[in-house]
This record gives sequence, C-alpha cells and structure tokens, in this order.
Amino acid sequence: MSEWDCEPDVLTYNVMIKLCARVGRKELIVFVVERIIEKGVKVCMTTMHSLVAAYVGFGDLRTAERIVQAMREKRRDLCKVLRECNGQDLKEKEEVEEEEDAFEDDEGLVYTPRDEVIEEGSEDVFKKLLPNSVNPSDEPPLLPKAFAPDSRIYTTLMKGYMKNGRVADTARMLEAMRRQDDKNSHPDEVTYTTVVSAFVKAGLMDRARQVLAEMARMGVPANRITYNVLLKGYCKQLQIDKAEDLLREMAEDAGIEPDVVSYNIIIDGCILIDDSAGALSFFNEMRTRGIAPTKISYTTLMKAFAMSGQPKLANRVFDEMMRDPRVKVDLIAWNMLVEGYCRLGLIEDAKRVVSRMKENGFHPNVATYGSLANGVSLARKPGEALLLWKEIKERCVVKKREESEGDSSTPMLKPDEGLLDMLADICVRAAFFKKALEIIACMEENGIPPNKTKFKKIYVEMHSRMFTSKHASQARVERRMERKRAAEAFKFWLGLPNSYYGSEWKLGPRED
DNA sequence: ATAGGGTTAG
Repeated sequence: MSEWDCEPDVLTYNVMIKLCARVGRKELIVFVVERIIEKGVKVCMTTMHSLVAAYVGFGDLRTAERIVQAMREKRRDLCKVLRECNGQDLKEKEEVEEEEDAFEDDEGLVYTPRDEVIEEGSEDVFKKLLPNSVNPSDEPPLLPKAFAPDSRIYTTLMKGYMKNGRVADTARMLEAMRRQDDKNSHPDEVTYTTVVSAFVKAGLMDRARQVLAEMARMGVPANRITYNVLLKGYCKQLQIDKAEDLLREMAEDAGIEPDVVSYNIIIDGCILIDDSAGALSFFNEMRTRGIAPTKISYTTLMKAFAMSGQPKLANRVFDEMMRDPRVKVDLIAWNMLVEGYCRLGLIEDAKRVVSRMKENGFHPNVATYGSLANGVSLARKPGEALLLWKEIKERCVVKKREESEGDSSTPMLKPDEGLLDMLADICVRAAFFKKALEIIACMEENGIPPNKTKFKKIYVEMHSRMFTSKHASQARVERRMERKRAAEAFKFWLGLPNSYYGSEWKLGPRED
C-alpha cells in the first residue's frame, strides 16, 4: 500500500483480523493488534468487536471471555493477554500430540494432519504484512487507551455460548447485562434474540416465549428476526399450529408483517409433518400477500413435492422458478428436481434432468450423485450404479496440470461416506466385487472407513454359496473365472477364508 | 466488502 502512497488505516487492519479469522490463523491475530499499535494507527472500538468476533468464530470462548474481562478491568495490556492465550494453546496442542503418539495404532495407521491447509504463498503474504509475527518484540505494546465493553461486544460473546449450546451461560449473561450500571451494556433486541435462539436450539419453547414477553415488558420490542427464530423453533418441535398462530400474532399484536423468511420457515415446517398441501397453501398465501418468493421458497416447495412422492409437481414448481425473472435457478434447485425422481426410483427421469442440468452449465455434486445412487438402489438396477461410479471415479481423480488445461470446466469431486457406501452396497449385493473393491479403495483414499461388518453380512447372506453349483457346465465355469477371482479378492478384503489361503469356506448355521 | 441475531439440498 505504501507503494501507492496510501497508508493502511484502522479499517484495513480490522479487515485483516477478519481475514485471519477466515483462514483459521488464530495465532496471527495478536500480531495484527501489535502492528496497529506499533504503526501508530488508532485502535477503535470496532477493532475490539472484530477481535471478540474472531475468537468466538474460532470457538475459543476462553480467549473471547478474557478479552471482555480485560476490557471490564480497563486494562491496556491486551496484547500480553492474547500472547498468553497463544502460549496456552501451544502447550495444550503439544500435550494432545503426545497423547496421540502414545496411542500409535498397531496397524501403523497414519494420522492425517489436522492443521489448516495453508494456501501456497499465503505464508509470505502474512510475513510481509505482519513482520512482527516473525520477530516479535520482547514486550508487547500497550493499547493507547482502554475500551469499555458495550452490549454489542457482550452479545457477540453470548452468541458463542448460544452456538455451543451453553444455554445456562447465555441466560446468565443476559442477567449480568441487565444488572450493568452502564446503559451501553444493557441488552437490546439483538441480545434478546440471541437468548431466544439459545432456548429454541435447546427445544425450550416456553422459555423462549417468556423472553419474548420480557422484551415487551422491558420496552425492547422484538423484531421480525426474533419472530422468525420462534417460528423456526415451533416448526422444529413439529408444532406447526403454534407456528401458524405466531405468524398471525406477529402481524396483529406486534405489527410486524411476516416476510419471505417467515413463510419459508413455515413451508419447511409443513414438510416436517408430511403436509405438502399445507406447504403449497402457505406458498400461495405468501404470494397473495404480495411477498415475492426467493429461490429458497421455490426450492422448499419443490422439496415438499419431492418428499411426498410427487416429482411432477416439483417439476412444475421448477418450471415456474425458471420463468420467474427475480430468481436464478441454482444447483440446489436442480438437485431437488433430481431427488424427486430418485426417491421413487425413476432413474430414467432423473438422468434426463441431470443431462439438462449439465447442458445448463451445472455440474452434479455429491448431493446429486447421492440422490442418483439412492434411486439406482431403489430401482434395483445395479448396472446403473456401474455407469454412475464410472462418472464419479473420473471426477475424483486429481488431474495433472497439463491434462486439466483442456477441460478445466469440470470441478473436482470429493465423494462422501453416504455416496460411496451406497454405491459399494449396491455393488456387493449385485456381486460386482471388482467394482466394490474399487469403491472401497476410494473410501480409504478419502479417509472414510468402510463398514466391513456390514459388507461381510451382505456377502454371507447373499453370496456365500456362489460358484458352488455342481451343475454348471465347464464352459460356464470358465466364463466365470474372472468374476470368481474378484470374489476371492473381495473375500480376502473381508477377512473371510478364501482361495488365497487354500481353504474353502463353508456356510455354517447362523447364530443370529 | 469491517463487528452481534433468522431461512434452502441427499
């Protein structure tokens, strides 16, 4: 920046705190603060907010609490506090690593490093921007002045408790804020909404409602977000009637008109109780009231029809979404369309949709393939699973640079457990052992432990008598050699007796 | 495009 004749200001550094937070570089935060002070830039209250938000984002509530506590004590040695926190982290990390070493697996299992993946070159950038992180000063600099905490910073910390399910701490924090002499620390509507969220998360709807009443008493009016949180809570508890009552109340009693989010929540709530008609009726009511559906509204209504076995209706919603100039169809909407057909095992329809989505420039992702695998399984067409696996396999391969330049358009695919397990399951049932082993190898490459017990059970129940027919002709036996070899390899992987060990394995009476 | 609270996918 100096090269361009402009110096970074406090805003620049506040953004840098957020940057460090987003790339998971907790240990660098303190050096940003030190750099601000050393460069003589004025730290502002927002810097403090950014700091607490960053640590809450890391899930490091202990440090967030220590910052707030230091502020309460009017301390200026914030950097010292943060350095101490870094030191503690380092010590604890070492202890954990020692424990892990002690538990070294006898199979020589290699632990994948849990450290954040650092992008190439990013280290140099940080070294340049934060030279003090390479050569820290002996004594960390002091803040030019102390900052008193306000309700915003308390609420940020409270959000940390809420996100971590610490309901009691959330409630205690509210109580403490109410008792503050400083009016700037009193709970506001965001604070109360955070408390409501904590109760909703814990399924404590009555207590959440009490908070709403208290807000009215305290003269801190609830807003639309508060109501939406409550609506979501009732829906999660499958109390759609109560959600509907609240939807009416918020307009009548509080004068807060429901918005598209309110309707999205209640439409999704209807789905939870298998009420696709209710979902449609709320969708229509919303439009009647002049509230424009978003892509989330359309996708949620599609979900209602997909889940209730009405893919044609889902398709009609999709078409309408296509025609609506206010929204853009996205991958999620395409996936919902695919899912609608797959849930009924209508593979051909699903495949047609996938072709169309590809033509429209959307690449299927893990969710798309997951739906397809499920559909293939339901349709009992294991041959389709082979085609599907072929496509997935090609996208799992890490292509070399020269090769990928031609078609850099297809993004890499990281398959997940659900997808691979489903495909392997289909292959084992269909006695496609060679493919099953390929998929299992892929699981292991991706660090997913295959469910060996389950596959063993399927094998024993379905195939243990395979290739034992005495009536097969010699020609037939020879044709099956290849498959038999695959079966033996699969049995070897399962740990069942196999021809590699020269012992034939017989099915005994089952005990379960 | 700086910091607190809410909604969509197998």
